[in-house]
Amino acid sequence: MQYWLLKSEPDEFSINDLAKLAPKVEPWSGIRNYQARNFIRDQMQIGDGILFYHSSCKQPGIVGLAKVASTPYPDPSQFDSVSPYFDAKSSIDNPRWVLVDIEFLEKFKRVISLTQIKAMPQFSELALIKSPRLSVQPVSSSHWQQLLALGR
DNA sequence: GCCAACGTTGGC
DNA sequence: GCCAACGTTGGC
Repeated sequence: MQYWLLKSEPDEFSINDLAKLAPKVEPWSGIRNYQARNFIRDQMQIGDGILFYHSSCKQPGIVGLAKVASTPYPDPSQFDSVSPYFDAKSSIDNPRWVLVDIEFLEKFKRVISLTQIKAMPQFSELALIKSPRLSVQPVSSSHWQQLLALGR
């Protein structure tokens, strides 16, 4: 069991969109970064915890929880020539990009803002701070527990 | 395999 | 909308 942080732009897909779907799952489509892809492909397992992060918005921060709801499988959008996520160099036989389904768990009572996280020295090693552009990040169980306590 | 050019992310 | 950081591409 591992923990992750996934970023989403709320204008595109927010925690409320995920909540509305529940108990249906959302295929986490569109990851086009190798480091992020490798985490999904090599390490994600059903039941893993996910911190849901809102980026590129008024109040960037962690807004709730989800969980990994499938094993990794090829992202269909890479084969769709009209999709913005189309990848001509990928093929059905040798797909380049994978995704997992994610399932809503809860919305935090309060948003854990990026400002707040940055102000707390215990989070200086969090990938969100150290690798701010990575859209799929591992989170240690210690950080996970601390962040849960802050959000609930 | 280096590295310049280019594209993208995302906070501010 | 700006721009810093950084990932990717492609020529050599």
